[in-house]
Amino acid sequence: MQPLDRSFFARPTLSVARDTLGKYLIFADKIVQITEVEAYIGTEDPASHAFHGLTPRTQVMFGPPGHAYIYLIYGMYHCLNFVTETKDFPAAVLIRAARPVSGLPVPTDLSGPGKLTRELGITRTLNGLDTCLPHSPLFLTESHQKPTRIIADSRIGIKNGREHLWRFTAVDFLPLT
DNA sequence: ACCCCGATCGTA
DNA sequence: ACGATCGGGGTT
Repeated sequence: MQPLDRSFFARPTLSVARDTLGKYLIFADKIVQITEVEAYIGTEDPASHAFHGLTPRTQVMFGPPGHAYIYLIYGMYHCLNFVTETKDFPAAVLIRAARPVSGLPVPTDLSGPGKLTRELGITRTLNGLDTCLPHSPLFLTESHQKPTRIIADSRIGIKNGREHLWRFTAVDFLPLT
């Protein structure tokens, strides 16, 4: 199992977001399959952390694609993103939900970005990690399974930018193995 | 230095 | 509907 190539992330963020559905997310000995994501695109997106330009917190979003952007939210949860597009263009895909594949109890609830990182043990010590490197502890990999249908909807928990249907959820998901 | 509030979640 | 909990970013 090897990480997705950087070229996967170096594309328009909406394409990356859709194509991320069904992929495996691997951390330590845990594997989950991604079922819901959101896109945050550029400095014109009022819901993005990059809306007010480059700051210490958002510098990873302005960096090269394929790196992990991980931040603390509400003082107690972490959110995991994968940086997309090109260096100096801030964009990322937020991983919002997944389902357990291995290394976790089958009934583990991974529906929500905070739950997902908590159950996997992902924290901001991994912020900025290049997930495309061969031995990255955290990475995406192929699953050869695609959702039969994708729903596009408004993003969760934001005030501005709700007109963009940049949340993508896999439905009619193919059964595993 | 201060203040506000958030890409959330669990409980009421 | 609301509290927990704290760092970032804007303002003073």
